[in-house]
Amino acid sequence: MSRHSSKRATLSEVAALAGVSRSAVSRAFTEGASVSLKTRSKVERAAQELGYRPNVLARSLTTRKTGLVGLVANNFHNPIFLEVFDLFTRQLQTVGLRPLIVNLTEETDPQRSVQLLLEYQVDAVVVASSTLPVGFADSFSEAGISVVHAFGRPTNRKDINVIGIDNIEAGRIAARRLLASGYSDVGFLGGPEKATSTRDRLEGFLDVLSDYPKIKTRVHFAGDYTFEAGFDEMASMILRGLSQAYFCADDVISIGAMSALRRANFRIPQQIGIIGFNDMEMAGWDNIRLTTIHQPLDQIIEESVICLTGMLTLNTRKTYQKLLPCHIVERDTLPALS
Amino acid sequence: MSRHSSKRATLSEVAALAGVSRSAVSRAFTEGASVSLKTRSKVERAAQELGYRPNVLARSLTTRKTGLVGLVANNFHNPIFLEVFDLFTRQLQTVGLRPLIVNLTEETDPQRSVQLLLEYQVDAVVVASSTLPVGFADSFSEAGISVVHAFGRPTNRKDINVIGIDNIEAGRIAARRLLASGYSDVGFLGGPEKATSTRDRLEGFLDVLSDYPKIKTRVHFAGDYTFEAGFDEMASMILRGLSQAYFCADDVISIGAMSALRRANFRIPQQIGIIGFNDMEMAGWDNIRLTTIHQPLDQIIEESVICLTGMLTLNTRKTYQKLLPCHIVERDTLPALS
DNA sequence: AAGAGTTTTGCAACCGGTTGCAAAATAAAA
DNA sequence: TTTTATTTTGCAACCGGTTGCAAAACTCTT
Repeated sequence: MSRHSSKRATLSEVAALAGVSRSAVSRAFTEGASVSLKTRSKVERAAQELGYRPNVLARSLTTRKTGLVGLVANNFHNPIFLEVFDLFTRQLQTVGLRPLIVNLTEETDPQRSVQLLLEYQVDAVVVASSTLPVGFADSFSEAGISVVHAFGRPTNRKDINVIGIDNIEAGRIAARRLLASGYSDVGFLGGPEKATSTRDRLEGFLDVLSDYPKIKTRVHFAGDYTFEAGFDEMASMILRGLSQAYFCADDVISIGAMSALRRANFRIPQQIGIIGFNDMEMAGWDNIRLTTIHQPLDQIIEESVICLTGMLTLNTRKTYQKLLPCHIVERDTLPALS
Repeated sequence: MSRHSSKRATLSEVAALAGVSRSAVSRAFTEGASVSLKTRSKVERAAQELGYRPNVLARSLTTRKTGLVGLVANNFHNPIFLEVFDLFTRQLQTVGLRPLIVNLTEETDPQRSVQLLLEYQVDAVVVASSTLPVGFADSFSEAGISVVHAFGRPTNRKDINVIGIDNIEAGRIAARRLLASGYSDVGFLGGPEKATSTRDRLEGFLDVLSDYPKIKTRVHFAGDYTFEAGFDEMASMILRGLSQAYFCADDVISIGAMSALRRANFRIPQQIGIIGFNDMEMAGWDNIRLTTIHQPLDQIIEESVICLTGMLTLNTRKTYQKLLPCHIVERDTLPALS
């Protein structure tokens, strides 16, 4: 029952009220410290009385652990990221870490964000984005801060952790699936041409197709991972002639593309087949039912947080790279396999 | 050009290198403090050399400003919230505040979250949710921390700020719009029956309709603000008999409901009209084109942040309530007005 | 009851900054 | 040049905690 309203109680006040030293109070609030039952209860009573809560930031000064983790993201428009945030914030909460969100937009200078996170003494940084902003890894590893690159791609660097999927393999999976449906003319519709995720998915896609020279293959890029970009690009593709089926490197792009197709009176999957990527929640909605490649979000994030806590508790420099498997979830935008 | 790698430089080290006192360094990094050009540049050179960045948390100890703002939300499934996060994080960034996200799920104890935010000495709290968790307002105002309730409803309390919309008026707007289309049998499809947002929208809706006793009115509630809930509820409504048009108290619910209708071969808007609420990005997608009530997200959030900074700089206790106007955006799920 | 071993306690220094105040340095006025 | 007003500087105390260390208070033996 706290009584003192406007000002928060401090360690010293509790110590005074409890009639013990400041160290005693500190110890009473520290897991596994040496305190007798008697003093502990005296302290607890006093703390209760004053509504005392230790100041984590002051504590961090000596312990050098803030419990803050930078969570850097640059895509606040793809619905998949809401799921990502949900999972990350929850997972972090359960292990006692607090996310400090950084929204990397075009305007914000990545280096400025780095400074910011350093100023706040984050214990670690997780970057949730397929591409790592330039200089991030260097700045953080120079400062001795672990970075986990969720949704990243493997790298030679020994100073960052990567937890993601094998986008190249995902491209192969998509290609094989289209082959299985017997298409002889297939297309790839990526996101921005320079995005590594798009590039990798394309690479795998073409890798498989290159073994089938008779199959015609077209490659297109939407300017962005958005509905409009998918819609627009497909609209212009319609005018220039279509393949029989497309692998769209993102669900939102898929939906945009399908929308353009339906508007031009193409039937899916009877006339044009579509396979997407991500398996965001919406892909399963009854009015969409997109056949797509499932990216194991929850596993990626769970592993990321495990990796993070590992780094922090073991305080090791040894990093970790892990790619998790993807799989197709069959719905209604490709013909069913026999 | 920082050189010392693993350990971060401190104020004292900079002072030593620059050959000045620690206070001088501190002042050099404090806006508007009294430092001569000469020392300032000496300090800057040294800081540069060591890659020094002040420790914001240590600073907060004396300044009593952490620059941290609790951002509490409980809805990580409605796509509208991705927009909310995007806007909030950006707006806060521009005024130099950092959001500390709290994901309030069913499992998490609200009081625990409060403690957490207090321990981190947040300067203020913004709750982005239509309903304020019980005890929040009390706990924070007791601790002397401003809370801004974005998307909240007006209240008599004098200790919290509310920036939102008038949900009752929004309900009226929806009702009037349906009347304007000449329907004689209309329905309301809300979210959870106990959600104040749903309740208020319903109240306004019925308020208008009560003046038209000849118009049949039905009221239904989806269990949740989700696609499935909307779909399921509409599916069961289809079996029990339909009105001519519905006001769905959320876009996602609308989309679920429309999906159920289309699946049962109803044509929208020819046979059944739908008006939604929120005007989330997706509502404008070509394959949806939902007529809906626009909630001015960006204004709400902008105002919230302004309110916040006001509270912090003026350090006033005077709170503020503001309701912003909504308007209909006409698309394709209601017949066009002449 | 004294001695040895163990646990608990408080002191004091420290974490990385800020700030009131008086002294030192500089600029302006006489 | 001296006097006075103004700016800049460093000292030392403080913000709210933690922690190594030695002394104090307990146990347990013998």
